[in-house]
Amino acid sequence: MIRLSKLTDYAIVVLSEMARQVGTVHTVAHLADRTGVPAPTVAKLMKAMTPAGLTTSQRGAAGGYALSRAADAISIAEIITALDGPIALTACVDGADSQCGVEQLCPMRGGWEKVNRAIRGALEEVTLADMMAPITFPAPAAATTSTAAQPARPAH
Amino acid sequence: MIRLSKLTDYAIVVLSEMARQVGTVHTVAHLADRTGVPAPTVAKLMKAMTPAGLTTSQRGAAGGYALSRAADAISIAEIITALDGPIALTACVDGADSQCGVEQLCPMRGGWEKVNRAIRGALEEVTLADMMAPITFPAPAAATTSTAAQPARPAH
DNA sequence: GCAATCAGGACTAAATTGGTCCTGTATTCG
DNA sequence: CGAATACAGGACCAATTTAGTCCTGATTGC
Repeated sequence: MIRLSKLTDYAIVVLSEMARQVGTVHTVAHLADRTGVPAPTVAKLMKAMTPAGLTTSQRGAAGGYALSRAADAISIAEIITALDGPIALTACVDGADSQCGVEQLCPMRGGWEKVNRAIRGALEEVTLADMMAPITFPAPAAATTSTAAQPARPAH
Repeated sequence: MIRLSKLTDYAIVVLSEMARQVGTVHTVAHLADRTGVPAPTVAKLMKAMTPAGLTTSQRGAAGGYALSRAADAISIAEIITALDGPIALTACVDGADSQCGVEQLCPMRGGWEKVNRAIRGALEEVTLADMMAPITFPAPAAATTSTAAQPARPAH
């Protein structure tokens, strides 16, 4: 199935939340509360996104995470790559997986290469800003990419 | 992770094998032998692809499966749709999944729509013929999209 | 020095996918 | 007409992957 992993989906939700308040340091607990994503999961996401350059971190009592760039300067492709690795439909991709010993000879390579490039191109054109809510709703936003990704929140 | 399922990968391999001999009826056992994909798995794939119009079937002693169209008239998008459902990175897609009750209001919808359209477009432009081996090798072809998809064959 | 928060990594539960098996139905051939 | 062949449908389980959690260590600010 061609699907984003739930974690990647969560990451976009979390980053969108961070983008609402640029220049602010957000703690894991705060982001978890605002997005409904479990705190250990948010922590896991931030540990992956920070080394990838999407966010910056500050340890210590006043610590937390901040976006490293404005939302319109962060592409969805970067987010997906940070969490899922190189964007491709198959394992055959430059530098992504050298398991396939015959990749240079693989007859299907040409077709997949075209597909992978198009998918990467599309994802690079969409930024985090494009994914953010243009419609104002009372926080926390209920809407997300999919109900499957939206963790159950306690009823109010 | 953005990956084709192994079953979809197998399907492309099996269809490519069928495309080498157009106008011929192939049995599940034959296709399994030629591709190295286990027979029950090939059967499962054919049960999904036949209703989708990719192949036709004939029961009975002289039965089997045949491609319903030439390889260059079958897009990868159709194959993926037949096995994995509508092509989209998220569950929010027209008619694909009505679990999300707020999909009409989902603020991220616009961005994903663009991405999903681009991915579908790219996959529709690549046909089964593009994926077939242009390089002649002794059958059965060793090359496939990924070593992960290639089931282990008994050593010769 | 302590509390707060990130960093790293290991581990387990849950979910999904891969793969198999069984019975039923249709078709062909002897 | 019956047996053999092969597809059709669906249920089920094993294997794999992903989601989610937990623990310890390091850093920072008050």
